Amino acid sequence: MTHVGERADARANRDRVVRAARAVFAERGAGAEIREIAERAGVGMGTVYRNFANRDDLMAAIVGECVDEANALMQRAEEATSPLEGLQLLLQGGWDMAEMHGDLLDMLKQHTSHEDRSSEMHERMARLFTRAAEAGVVRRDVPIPFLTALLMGLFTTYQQLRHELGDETARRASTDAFFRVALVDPVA
Amino acid sequence: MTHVGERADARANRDRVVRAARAVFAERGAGAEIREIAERAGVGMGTVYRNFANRDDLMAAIVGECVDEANALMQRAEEATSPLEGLQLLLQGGWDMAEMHGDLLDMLKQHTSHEDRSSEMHERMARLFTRAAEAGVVRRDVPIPFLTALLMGLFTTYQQLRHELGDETARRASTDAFFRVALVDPVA
DNA sequence: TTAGATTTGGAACTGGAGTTCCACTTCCGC
DNA sequence: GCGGAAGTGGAACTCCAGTTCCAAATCTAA
Repeated sequence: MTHVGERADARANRDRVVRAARAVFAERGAGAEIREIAERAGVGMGTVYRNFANRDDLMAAIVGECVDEANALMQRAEEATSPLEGLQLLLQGGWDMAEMHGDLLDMLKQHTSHEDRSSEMHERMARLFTRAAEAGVVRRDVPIPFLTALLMGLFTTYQQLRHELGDETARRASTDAFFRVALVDPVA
Repeated sequence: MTHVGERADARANRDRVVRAARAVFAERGAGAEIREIAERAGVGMGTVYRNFANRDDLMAAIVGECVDEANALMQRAEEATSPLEGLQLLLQGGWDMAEMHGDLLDMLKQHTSHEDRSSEMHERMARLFTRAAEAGVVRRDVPIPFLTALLMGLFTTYQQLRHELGDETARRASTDAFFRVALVDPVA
C-alpha cells in the first residue's frame, strides 16, 4: 500500500490527518468539520484534500477502519473454543470498541457506503448466532436478525449509560440483558 | 391558545405547516429542508417563518408535540389497573409511536431543548419501573436507568426491524426481549 | 549543493440551505 | 363594498462549511 517515491513527510502528514479525523469524528460525530480535523492535525486544508478526495471519502476511510476492526473481532469470536465463549468475546470486544470509538457507531449506521464490508460484519454476526443456536446455546425461537439488531442497539445504549452508571455496572447490565434474551439458559 | 383577532386562513395555514413539518421530519429526519416543508404544505417560505422564528423553533415544536404524546402515554400507563398492565400499555403505545413518527425518535435524542418535558418523560418512566419493582413485578437487581435506556433503544431497534421482519414478529420479539430483561417472572 | 518535483498552508471561491424582506394579495369589521 | 390591517409568496440575501488553487516551502536524488 506504500507508494513508491512517496515522500516521508507526506506519509507522516497523512497519518496525522487520519489520527486527527478518528479523534474528531469520535467526539463530534458525523457533523465534524474538516477545518477542525486539519487544525487538530496541525496541517492545512490542502493536506487533507491531497490525501482524501472529499469529506465523504475521509469519513469512509475512518468508518472503514472501524468496520475492519469489528470484522477482526468477529473472526476471533468465531475461532473461540466454544459458542458461549465466542459470544462473551464478542460482547467484551463490543464494549471496548464502544468506549474507544464514541460517535463512530452512529456514523456506521448512517453511512451507506461499505455495504460490502459492513454487510460482511452482519453476516458474520448472524453466522455466530446461528452456530450458537445449533449448539443449543442460543434460543431457536428468536429471529437472528433481531439478535444482531438488539446487540447493535445495546452497544449504543452502553455508550450512553456508562457515563451515568460507570463502566463496570453498565457492562454487567448490558451483558446480562443480552444473555437473558439470547441464551437458552441465562445463568452466568 | 387561539389568538384573538387571528385570521381564519392564517390559522389554517399554520396547521398545514405543522402537518407538513411532522410528515417531512418523520421521513427525512433532522436534516429535512424548510423549503420542502413549505412546498409540501403548499405555502411560501414567508408563511413558515411567520409562525416559527427559525428552523430550530419549528423542530422544537414538532418534537415537543411528540414528547407530550409520550407523556400522555406514560400517564395512561401509570393509571393502569396493575403494574404489569401498565408496562404492557407502555410497550404497545411505544411500538405504535415508533411506527407513526419515524425519524422523530432520533431527533428527540439529539434535541437538547425540551429538557424539562423530556426529563419529565424519563422520570415518569423511571417511576413506572420503580413501582413495578416495588410490586415485585420488575427485577430489583437491574438499574432503573438501564431499563429506561434499554426501552428507548428497543424502540429504535423496532423501527429498523419491522421492515425486515414485519410488524407483528418485530413487536413480539421486542416485547419478549424487554420482559425477559425487566421482569422477575417472564412468562407472558 | 542544487535542481526540480512534491507537498503545503490557508486565502479565496462555491454552492446550498436558512433567513429576510416587501410588493402584493386576502381577509373582515364596518 | 371599502379601507386598512393581517398575511403571503418567493426572489434575494446571508452565512457557513466544503472545495479549489497556487505561490511558497520542503524534500530528495544526483
